[in-house]
Amino acid sequence: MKQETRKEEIISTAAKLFKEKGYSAVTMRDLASAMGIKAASLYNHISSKQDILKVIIISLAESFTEGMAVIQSSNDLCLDKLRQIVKLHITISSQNVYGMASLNNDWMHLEEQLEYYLKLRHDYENDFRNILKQGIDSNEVIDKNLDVMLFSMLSTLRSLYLWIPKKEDLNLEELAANLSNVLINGINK
Amino acid sequence: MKQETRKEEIISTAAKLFKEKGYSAVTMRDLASAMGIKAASLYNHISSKQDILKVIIISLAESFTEGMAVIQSSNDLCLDKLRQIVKLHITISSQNVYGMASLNNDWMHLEEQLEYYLKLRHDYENDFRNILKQGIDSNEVIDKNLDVMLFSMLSTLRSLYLWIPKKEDLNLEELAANLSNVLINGINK
DNA sequence: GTCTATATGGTGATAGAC
DNA sequence: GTCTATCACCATATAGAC
Repeated sequence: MKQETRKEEIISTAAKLFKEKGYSAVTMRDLASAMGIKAASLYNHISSKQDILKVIIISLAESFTEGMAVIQSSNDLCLDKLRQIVKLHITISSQNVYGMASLNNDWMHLEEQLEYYLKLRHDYENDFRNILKQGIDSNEVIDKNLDVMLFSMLSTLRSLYLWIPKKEDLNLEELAANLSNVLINGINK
Repeated sequence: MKQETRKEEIISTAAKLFKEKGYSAVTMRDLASAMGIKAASLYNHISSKQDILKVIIISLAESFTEGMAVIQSSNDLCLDKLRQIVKLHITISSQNVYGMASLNNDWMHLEEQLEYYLKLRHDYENDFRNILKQGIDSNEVIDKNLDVMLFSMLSTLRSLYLWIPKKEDLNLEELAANLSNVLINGINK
C-alpha cells in the first residue's frame, strides 16, 4: 500500500469537503482546519485552491477517457461493451467517491483546464453514442430514442458516486451485473 | 399570462445564475448586475440571499410531494404509476429548469429549511420505492434489485433538467412516452 | 425602487520567523 | 513543514438620501 504524500493528503481531504459543500463554499481555512494545520501551511504543498480542483477533476476525466479507449478497441458485442462501460463507472466511482462529486458538480469552476475538460467529456459522450449506434446496426439494441437511451444510461452512471457510499457490504461485481441488467433489460417482468 | 413581480424576477434570475455556477459562487453583486441594478437595491424586494434559495428549493420540493400524493392515491396499475412519475418529473423540470439545478445541487446550503427539505426528499423516495414494491407483488415488475431499479430511475429523472434544455423542439408528451419505455423495458431488442 | 456610502467580517495568497 | 502577521480584495447586509 503506497502511503499518501502530504500533497495527496490535502487533495483527498479537499475532495471530501468539496463533495459536502461544493468547491466555492469550501475555504482554504476549512481545508487547513480539516488537516489540523493553518491555511498558510497548505501553500507549502499546493500552489493554489484552483490547482487542487484541477488535479481532482482532470485525473478522473482522463481515467474515463482511457477506460473508454480500451472498451472501444475490443471486438466484443455492443451489449458487452455497454456492460464494460457500466463496470468502468462503478470501478472509478467506488475508488474515488469524493472526487466524482467535483467531476460532476464543480467542473465549471475550472479555469485553465475548462476547455480541455469539456473536450474530454464531449468525446466520451460521442464514443458512448457510437457504441449504442453500432448496437442498433447489429440488431442488439432497439432502433428508437438513441438520445433518450444515452441520456438515461449516462445519468444513472454519473450518479453512482452518490449511491455507492450509501450501500454497506456492496459487492461491486454483483452491482455491475445487476445495474447492467436493469439498464439493458429494464424493470418489467 | 401573469406578469412577474420584481421579487419573482429576482428569484428567477438568481435561479439561472445558480444553475451556471452554484449558489455559493454567485454573489449579490452578480445577481444585481444581471438585473441591471445595484446590489443594495435587491434588499428592497428580498430579505437575504438565503431567502432566495429557500423559495426556489422548497417550492419545487413541495411540487414533487404534491404530485406524488396524487399518483399514490390512484388505483392505476403500478407501471402506469411509474409512467405518471416520469411525467411529473418532465413537467416540473421543463417548467423550471433553472430551479431544478438548485434543488439537486444546492440543497445543502439551506439553513432553517434543511431538515424540512430532507424530510420531503426522504418521504418522496419512500413513496417511489413502495410503488415499485407493489409492482413486484402484483407481478408487473421483476423481483430483483429493488434498490438498483429505484436508484437508476431516480438518477435519470433527477438529471432531466440538464438534458431538456439541450433538445430543441422537444415534445414533452413524446419524451414522457419514450423515457418511460426506456426505463421500463430497457434498451435491448 | 434605486442609489451612494459604509459597517463588519471573510477570502485566497504571500513574507518571513522558527 | 508549520507558524504568525498581514495584504488587498470581496462578501452580505444596512442606513439614509433622492
